Amino acid sequence: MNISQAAKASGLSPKTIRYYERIELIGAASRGDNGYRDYDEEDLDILRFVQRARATGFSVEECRQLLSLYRDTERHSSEVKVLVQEKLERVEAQIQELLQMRDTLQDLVERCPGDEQAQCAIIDKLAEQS
Amino acid sequence: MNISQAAKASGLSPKTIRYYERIELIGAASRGDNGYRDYDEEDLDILRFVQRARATGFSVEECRQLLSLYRDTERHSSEVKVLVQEKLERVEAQIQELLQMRDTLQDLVERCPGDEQAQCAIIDKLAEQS
DNA sequence: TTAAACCTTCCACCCATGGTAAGGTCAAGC
DNA sequence: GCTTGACCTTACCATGGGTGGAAGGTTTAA
Repeated sequence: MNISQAAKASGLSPKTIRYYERIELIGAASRGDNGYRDYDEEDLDILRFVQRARATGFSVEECRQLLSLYRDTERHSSEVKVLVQEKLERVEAQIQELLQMRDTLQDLVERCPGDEQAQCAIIDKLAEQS
Repeated sequence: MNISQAAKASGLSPKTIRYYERIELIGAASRGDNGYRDYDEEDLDILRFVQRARATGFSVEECRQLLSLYRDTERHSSEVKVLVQEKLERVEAQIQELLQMRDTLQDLVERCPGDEQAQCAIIDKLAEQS
């Protein structure tokens, strides 16, 4: 199976697959006589796993850890759970930051008249010659 | 006023100020006889404006637009308002994405036993040999 | 005088790709 | 057998928003 077929089957782009190989997130694919990469079903499982993990929001480095747990049949589910809980905490922190930002922006929008005058609460607030 | 003083007074780092100058977000600072950058109060106003806009969550490119409105005494506050409303929409979309991610992660965490068993709903979900 | 603490420019790095170039290969149609 | 187009390969540049460090000049305080 060529890289573009593997790409279609996994939902990743060929570029991304080569990149993942280069940074050793995934193992080097075997090559045909022509030097083309060749993928089998086992490779596809890995590619799909990474695609789903990325789509779920895990970074490439987080995927590296998840992959190593995926491959480790001796793993404890508690290790996986800790990883995902920590990720969840980071996501929640990020949400809080964005909510804070949204409130600030909403406040600015509400206080700006939005007319033909140059006088503008948003600009004033950011300039704040205090 | 040296760059490190301007940095302290604005809340930006000297590196960041030089970077902003390089990408022409801010104008080139005047130089002393020794080649050192020299900042006055007017420069500081700009630096503080950018610092506050960045801290509020605007990207550098958005800051560029805000700065041009800041400098334009003929501006209409409606132009500023539109800019900030669009930003607000982008932030809200980002929040929705993260909330979706949080729900997925929460679901995964809840379904993982978190014990010494290798069997793990998180890994299974990501592997999903369907 | 000497050391520390500045300043300058420039180059490299982070993340997760996308774009593009230059060149090799393969499958189909003529 | 030849051409065309769609693949494949590697390699380098760009993104955003800076940070870190090297190499070298300046200033300041002891």
